[in-house]
Amino acid sequence: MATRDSKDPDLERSLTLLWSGRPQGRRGPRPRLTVDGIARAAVEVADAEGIEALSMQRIATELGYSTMSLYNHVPSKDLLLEVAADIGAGPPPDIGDPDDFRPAVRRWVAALWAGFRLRPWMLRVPFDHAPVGPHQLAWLDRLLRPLLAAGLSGRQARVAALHLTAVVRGTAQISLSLAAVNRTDDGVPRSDADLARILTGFLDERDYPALTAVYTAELAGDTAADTADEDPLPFELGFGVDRFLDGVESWVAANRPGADS
Amino acid sequence: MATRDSKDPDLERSLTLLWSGRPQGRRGPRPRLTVDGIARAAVEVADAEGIEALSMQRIATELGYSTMSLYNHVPSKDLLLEVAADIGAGPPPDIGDPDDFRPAVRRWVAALWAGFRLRPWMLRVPFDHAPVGPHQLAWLDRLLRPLLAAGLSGRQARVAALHLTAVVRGTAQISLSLAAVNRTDDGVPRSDADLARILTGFLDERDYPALTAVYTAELAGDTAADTADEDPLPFELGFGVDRFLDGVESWVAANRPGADS
DNA sequence: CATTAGAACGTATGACATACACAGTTTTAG
DNA sequence: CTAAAACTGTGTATGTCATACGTTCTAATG
Repeated sequence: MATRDSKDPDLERSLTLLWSGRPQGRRGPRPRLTVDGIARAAVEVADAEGIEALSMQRIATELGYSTMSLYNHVPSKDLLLEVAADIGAGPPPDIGDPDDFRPAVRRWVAALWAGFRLRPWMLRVPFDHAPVGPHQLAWLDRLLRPLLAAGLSGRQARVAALHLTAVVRGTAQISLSLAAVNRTDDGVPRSDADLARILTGFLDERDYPALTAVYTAELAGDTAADTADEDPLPFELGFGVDRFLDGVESWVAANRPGADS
Repeated sequence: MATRDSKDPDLERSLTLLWSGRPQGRRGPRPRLTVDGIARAAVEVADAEGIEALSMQRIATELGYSTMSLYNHVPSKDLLLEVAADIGAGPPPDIGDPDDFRPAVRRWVAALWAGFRLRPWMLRVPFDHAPVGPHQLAWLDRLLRPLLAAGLSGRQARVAALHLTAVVRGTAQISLSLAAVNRTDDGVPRSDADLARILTGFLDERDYPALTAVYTAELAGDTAADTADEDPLPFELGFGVDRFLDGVESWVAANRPGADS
């Protein structure tokens, strides 16, 4: 049951690694390193210097051990990243009464968004299967509660949760990377409007009619007050989420007695 | 104007690379390699052997040139990947009459889904800013047309498009990676149900009530006939998209005269 | 006590991206 | 018409990285 073997497919390994309640009474010297400690160090490094700086060597020196000792506890960097991502996710947010469907889901979305804003490196962790870590599943569980409470079936709730997760991730990937470019850029702080301005220079209106229409409108200062400051969802994310919730709401209202699809 | 210089931030470079209409009348020997040819070779390699096999050396030998010659045309692997991703996207699909809002959007979504199914490696190309390549923008343009036709404002259409793109990407990332695990796995072909079965072994019902409820229901064969075969959207993707479209529809109906947010 | 699983370590290997200097080739300036 | 300039393709070199392997030491078990 060492960590230094078995390169079988994947899922089982992730699971045992992520959920390992240390089996008692092993031989050998007492381990001074732990999976958890290693992953926690990885999170610290990623928080401080981004995911590019995250090498096995970096983690090891951070902990004061040799690079290879990590491999006694973790079978590969990929798996380690998976554990780090689960730890990085942290415990799920409190979203209030799940029966209060809409605000509960909105709070969940806002929390995930805030999480990605806090740890942008989590957007870079490649994503190899459905979430299986304890924290990730706890997040999922919290989201499923209001969705089920709203009247969705199990299957529907599951895909709705997937939908929402994907939306937050995708939106964050685009919006937050823009912010990252801002940091490295010395001159102009780039923004949506800047992008629009640059692009319109390249676009031929005949090839991209809708796009040029949208961007020129955007440049004409359609930018509208960024709604309420207390709303933690930016328009970019909130509009889509709200439309989706509208749709879910009316759908459950219409299909109250009906079965699945 | 060589490619062998200027490491300034990012966006401008991507743009000039992606849109470069070869400026005529340069000195030096006629280039035998082109950005396009290189990127096309990259696509071939990725198609055949996945993105892990995609190294600069691999591309170069594929083309019969030395590794370093690539750098005369492409400033870095990251930028090259961006170009390859744009080429891999290909021209946007024909989605029919944009005024026929719903089916048009659905066709677009189905096409993108099919694209990711065909080239799963595109899901692994890191995603550093809003799309700027000619093909990517053409896809975006095609999606914006029905959204605008449906009555959304420019800004709303833009975020709706972002929303839909994110959903397809995210859903594909999870569902298609499952399929990939299937391929490497020798014994059981894993599926949603398998995942459910495995997970329920780990989960404590008290910590994950909603999740266990969903999964046990799923195991009880809630799996329902996979709807129509002619519907190119799997339930996983279609349900969310349809709810979103419902929401958009009712929203534009309600806010016909109103301005933005 | 003797055995043995397992921990930490060092060294080694093989990819890989990319910097740099060189040699050959066209185009343009004088 | 010639010479410099700009550029292409190549070879070699460097530094980083994940990870395989063998060794040594430690502590729990028979």
